[in-house]
Amino acid sequence: MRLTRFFLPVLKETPSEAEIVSHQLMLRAGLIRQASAGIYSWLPLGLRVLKKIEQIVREEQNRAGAVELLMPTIQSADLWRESGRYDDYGAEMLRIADRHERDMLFGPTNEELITDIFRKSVRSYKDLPMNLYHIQWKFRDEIRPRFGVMRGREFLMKDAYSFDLDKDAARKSYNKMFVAYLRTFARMGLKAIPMRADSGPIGGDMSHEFIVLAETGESAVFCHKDLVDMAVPGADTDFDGDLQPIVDERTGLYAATEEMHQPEDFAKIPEAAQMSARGIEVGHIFYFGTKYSDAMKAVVAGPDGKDVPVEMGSYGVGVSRLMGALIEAHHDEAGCKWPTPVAPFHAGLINLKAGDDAADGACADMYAKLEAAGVEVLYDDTPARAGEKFATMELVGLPWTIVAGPRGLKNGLVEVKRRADGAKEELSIEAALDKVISAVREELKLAL
RNA sequence: CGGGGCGUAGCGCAGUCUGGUAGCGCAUCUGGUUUGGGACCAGAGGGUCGCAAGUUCGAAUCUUGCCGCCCCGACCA
Repeated sequence: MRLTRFFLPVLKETPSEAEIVSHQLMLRAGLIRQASAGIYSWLPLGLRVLKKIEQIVREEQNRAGAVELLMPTIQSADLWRESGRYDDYGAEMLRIADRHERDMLFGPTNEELITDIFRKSVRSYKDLPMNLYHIQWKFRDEIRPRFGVMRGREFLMKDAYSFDLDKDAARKSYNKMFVAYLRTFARMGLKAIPMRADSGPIGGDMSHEFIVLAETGESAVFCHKDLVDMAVPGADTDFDGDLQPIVDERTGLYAATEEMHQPEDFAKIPEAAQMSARGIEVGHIFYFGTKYSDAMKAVVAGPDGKDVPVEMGSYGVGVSRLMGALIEAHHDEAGCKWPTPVAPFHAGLINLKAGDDAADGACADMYAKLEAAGVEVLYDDTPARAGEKFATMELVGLPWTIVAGPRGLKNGLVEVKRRADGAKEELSIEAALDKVISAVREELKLAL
């Protein structure tokens, strides 16, 4: 993408409404603009990141055997009356009426709708297990939206719903999502730790929040140090096999958010392994049994021919929130530092002297070669001054940048910079292209 | 909803206490000089001072009401 043909409104100064760094940078780097409290427009650069996050989530859901569909944002109140939640949900649910005065609502979640779809079409235990998901905008009229997209009212969420015949099978479905989440967050360059969460009236140990450690996190968390750098299950993981050992390895170590924290238990682990930090909740998985299948009569015929209500679980990932979490985890004073798999572009190309024939020619050539090699490039072909270009590129935070100007090109040299650590080196054009192309490929491969 | 703060040019702010018809920096536009880490000179455009009502000869400034936004708390992907 040529910058002269793109829409990238960056801000030199920090907008006063933004308190935390991810919110500030998202506004400054031209990723989002606020529409009203807790509601944001996604600018071209932000949308690119959002789509990449979404795609990684999608790939890992598919890998784990979940099947994608898409449910609407607007739902009828009737289903919610059936489950009893129309009255229970409270002011957080945005209620609207259509022209016929029918009660509608902007979906804050989709248990009712998915249960309705399921019960209308599935009759036999032979169709189980089943896990259906979608990635759709939600609206929750939060008491207090804040921190930009970290707690928006409108947000993009992946929510999956599993259906099983009995609790053992439900646990297997739960484990699949558990492992899928480990991979999902790791692929984005995030260290997310599963922590025991309140499992509500069902009880048991089948509810976990996935927490990204960050100083600005909303909740205090306590865990065993070993959880932080535990190896991530590989792409060759057999999701139809026994995943219990992978789950046990993690749930066996202490990890809890403030609400679930048991100081006595925490004190039992070696002091050197005790870790207390702050974290951002980016995912939540939940087994809730027959809460909705009972209320909405979602039953299947078991092997004995008798109808039984299905065992259900739901599994959420905050897709838009993840963008905030990613910036919280990867930034410096100058701007964002995107991990390659979620970077809006893989590389930047700075033409230090747009209008100079040699610089224009060399840059156009490099741009074409990078794009042909599958590297997404943001080519700064504007006539701006060098300092401004560098500052913009650092703010945007692409993993690699090639800097080309007449002075270096006279000797056939360009500069290659890595955003992660600021490392830079002078290379020939060919070597620079090789370096960036192979590095980007390597970084993307790690993400699979 | 309770507590606090803010609303003046695209962004960041001053001016409000003490009423006199709106200003600074950055950004934008024009011309020129520059050009390898956020340039310089000259000029220009851009505001119903959040909205409404009131007080007053006169309101960004005082009064009342409303709206919006941010921060702390309860809630959550």
